[in-house]
Amino acid sequence: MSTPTSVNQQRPTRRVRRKAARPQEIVDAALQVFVAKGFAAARVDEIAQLAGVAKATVFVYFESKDALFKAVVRAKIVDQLTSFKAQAASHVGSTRELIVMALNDWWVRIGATDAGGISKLMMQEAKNFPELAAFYQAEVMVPATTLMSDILRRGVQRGELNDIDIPNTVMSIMASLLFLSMWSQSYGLDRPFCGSLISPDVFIDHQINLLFSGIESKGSVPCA
Amino acid sequence: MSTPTSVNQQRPTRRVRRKAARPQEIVDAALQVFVAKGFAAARVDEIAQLAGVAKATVFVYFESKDALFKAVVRAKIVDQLTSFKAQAASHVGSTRELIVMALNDWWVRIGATDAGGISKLMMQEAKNFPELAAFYQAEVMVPATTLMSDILRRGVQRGELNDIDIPNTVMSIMASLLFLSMWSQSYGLDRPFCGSLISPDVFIDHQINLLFSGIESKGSVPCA
Amino acid sequence: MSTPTSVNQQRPTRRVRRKAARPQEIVDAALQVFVAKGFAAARVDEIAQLAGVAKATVFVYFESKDALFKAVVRAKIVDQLTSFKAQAASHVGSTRELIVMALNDWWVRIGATDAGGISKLMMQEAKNFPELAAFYQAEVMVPATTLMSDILRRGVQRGELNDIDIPNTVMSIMASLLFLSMWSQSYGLDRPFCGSLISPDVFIDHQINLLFSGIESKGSVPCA
Amino acid sequence: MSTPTSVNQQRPTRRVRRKAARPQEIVDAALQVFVAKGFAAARVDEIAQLAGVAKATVFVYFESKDALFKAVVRAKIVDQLTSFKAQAASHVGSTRELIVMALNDWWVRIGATDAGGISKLMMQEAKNFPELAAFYQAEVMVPATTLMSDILRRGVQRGELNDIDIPNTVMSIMASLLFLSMWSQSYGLDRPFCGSLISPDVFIDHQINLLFSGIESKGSVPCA
DNA sequence: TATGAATGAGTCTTCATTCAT
DNA sequence: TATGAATGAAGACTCATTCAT
Repeated sequence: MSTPTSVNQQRPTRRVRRKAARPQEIVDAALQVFVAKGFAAARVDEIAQLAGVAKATVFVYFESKDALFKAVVRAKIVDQLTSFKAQAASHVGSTRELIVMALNDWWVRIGATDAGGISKLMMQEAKNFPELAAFYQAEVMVPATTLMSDILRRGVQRGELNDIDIPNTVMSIMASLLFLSMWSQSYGLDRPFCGSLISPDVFIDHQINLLFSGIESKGSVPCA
Repeated sequence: MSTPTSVNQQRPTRRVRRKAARPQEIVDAALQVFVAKGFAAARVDEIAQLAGVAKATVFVYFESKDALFKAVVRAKIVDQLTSFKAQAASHVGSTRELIVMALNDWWVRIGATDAGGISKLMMQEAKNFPELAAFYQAEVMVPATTLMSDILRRGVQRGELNDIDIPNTVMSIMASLLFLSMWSQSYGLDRPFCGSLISPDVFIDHQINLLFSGIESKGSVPCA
Repeated sequence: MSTPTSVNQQRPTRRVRRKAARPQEIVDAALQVFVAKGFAAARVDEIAQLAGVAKATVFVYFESKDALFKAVVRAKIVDQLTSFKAQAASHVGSTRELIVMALNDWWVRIGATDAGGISKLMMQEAKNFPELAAFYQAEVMVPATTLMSDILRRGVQRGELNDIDIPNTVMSIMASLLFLSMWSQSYGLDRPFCGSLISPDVFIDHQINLLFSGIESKGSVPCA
Repeated sequence: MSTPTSVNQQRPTRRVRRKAARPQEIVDAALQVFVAKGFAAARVDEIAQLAGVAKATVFVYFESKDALFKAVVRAKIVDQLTSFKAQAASHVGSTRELIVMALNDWWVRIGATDAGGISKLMMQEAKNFPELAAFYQAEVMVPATTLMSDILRRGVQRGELNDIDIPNTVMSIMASLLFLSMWSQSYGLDRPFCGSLISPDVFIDHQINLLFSGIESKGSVPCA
């Protein structure tokens, strides 16, 4: 509780209060603008404004627009990897449960957020930033696909899954999730698709069912 | 000195002969550059060079870079529609055969070509060209999804497929194909994925199998 | 004589009329501004204005401010070399007459003009443009000093001059002339020096007298 | 916990001890950077680093970069004046001996040091800092030329020298020395000139010989 | 006093677009 | 129609200078 006499104990000014947070704020703002506009069309001015700093301040923390872009990718990638690792660490229960959890987690933590825009960003700019694309492949795609293929392999070993083509199955899973994320970033999910609205939860659920069961009628099998 | 009457007798020069083809050539060049660099980073100069004309000539045919972009998308969408129609025309045989044919056709005619870059372009620029995005949705996505859902619906009616959630299944199919196309446009297919190379044909085949069969072991497990 | 009806035979517009002259005009303007302000403080905008073009036009002809600077030095150097060569070609008469002529010529054609500013420019920027400084040394200073030492050597061989230390004598001559040029560019010659005004002609004359009282062979020649 | 009374007992920290020297250190650093880069291209940051302080600290002592430049010139001019006075103080012996001593002294104390860069700096920036140029003329050039013309005049009065044109002779002497200093600052003296290396000592010696062969009274020689 | 942080005012440079032929 | 030339408008980046501590 502040006493009336503590007036001189004034709050640090805005400038100083946020000093330590600046780079993070700029990266956050940059992510938004890059995702919305693409790298080339994004203006540093807009990023700065969104971050609440002057344009020149951006260059205090990042050597160039390129460097800022790389920093955005790297920063958001680290978050992603952390999430992934946390998921991988504590998996109990059936492979299906694990996959259900992983995909939904991914969607909530990444796919549905600005961080999901990174995939789109990287695809857009892969050719303009080949070195960064390599970095992204090495640091994100390889760990992510490895994690997923480990999960599948374990499922096969446990007899929970057929002896499947793991790389293509991983590609399948990645494709549906990343596409969902990119689609929602670009077109939004409030647009009818095939006459109805796409719900991410339902789509992911459906995708998992498809994965696990197939859609083909199994005539002789009395199960259905 | 050439006589006044002889002028029109001469064969049209190469330039004149090609005159009618110019806009098309420019659009083709533009597609390549837009796909490679993205809209904002693409330079009209580069497009002109690729089309073999002067930069100013581009503006003879297209009012602005924006207009050129729209023309490219519209022109290439027409190409896509043409392809679609060819595919949709006469489908006989089982639903599975039909889908196999449709997806492989799509890959060969669109996904593997620059035209496939349109999807990527549209995703990139959807927010910057909303009216174009709407046009793309109406002219490409709606017909395509309708076609696919019709095929699926017919399969259900014929008893070839379970009573599935059609929109989400269509989304699934689209996702895998479009993602494959975008991935190959961005990163190429000569990069290992999960330790092996992705082959479009194999992936599509696998995707169809997945769709039709599922991966879950059905052997010993008592159905439920 | 233009007929009253020739109105449509309008003069080409300013833009077109001067097209071919543009690079030269820009180089001339740049020389003035560079000499007046130094390289770093010179603004491209000012150069453009002085040349009567838009700032962007400068970059049509020169890749960068650096390149423009180099072009200025090179262009003006060519002029200098041409002058030098013309002088060297046709020398008749005594060595003293030759030197009198050469120095006065140099002053009139170069030292007193903007081109004389090149020496100052190069000295200023030698460390910032080492490659250009090397070029300047090789293309200007070496030919110039070689020419002067050849003249002196010939004088020695002919018995007109004592057996002098040629390099230091050349340095002496260069120093006085270049310094005169730089001094007049920087401070002007309308400022009293030692209580009187420096007149270039008188100074050069004085310098030559000094030189020849010192180096002229006094052997057989009867004093006067 | 330090006792209140002990605080002032401690030896001043390094920072405090050097506090009084700061402005001087900054001026020294600034001289180097200004000489090396020119005024406009010199960055305050670099000066600060060289002086071992933060950039902002420079502005604690000098209102602006302009002010710093003026301070540098003024401070170094004082140094120059001090040197001049030391030289001028007690001259005995022949005029020639006096001049030999003066020129060599000037070279060692000024011409060969950073202080010699002041001349170059002033020539560069004379037009941008006219009031400073006037100050320089008044405080350095006038005393220096006066000193030299006094020496020469005394020599004439004593019959050691002919009745020469003093201002032009002074200009001659100044030109060769200042040029030598500027040349060495810009291009260095390790570069061949006319096929051999310039040695300042030899050049100055040569210059003096030249001067005296020309101006020295030749009493016994019947020629004059 | 000394400084890390921040920024306003530029400067070079790019590029879509216009213009005159 | 086609284009070489020119440019206005903008954007990335720099840097002297200020500010709060």
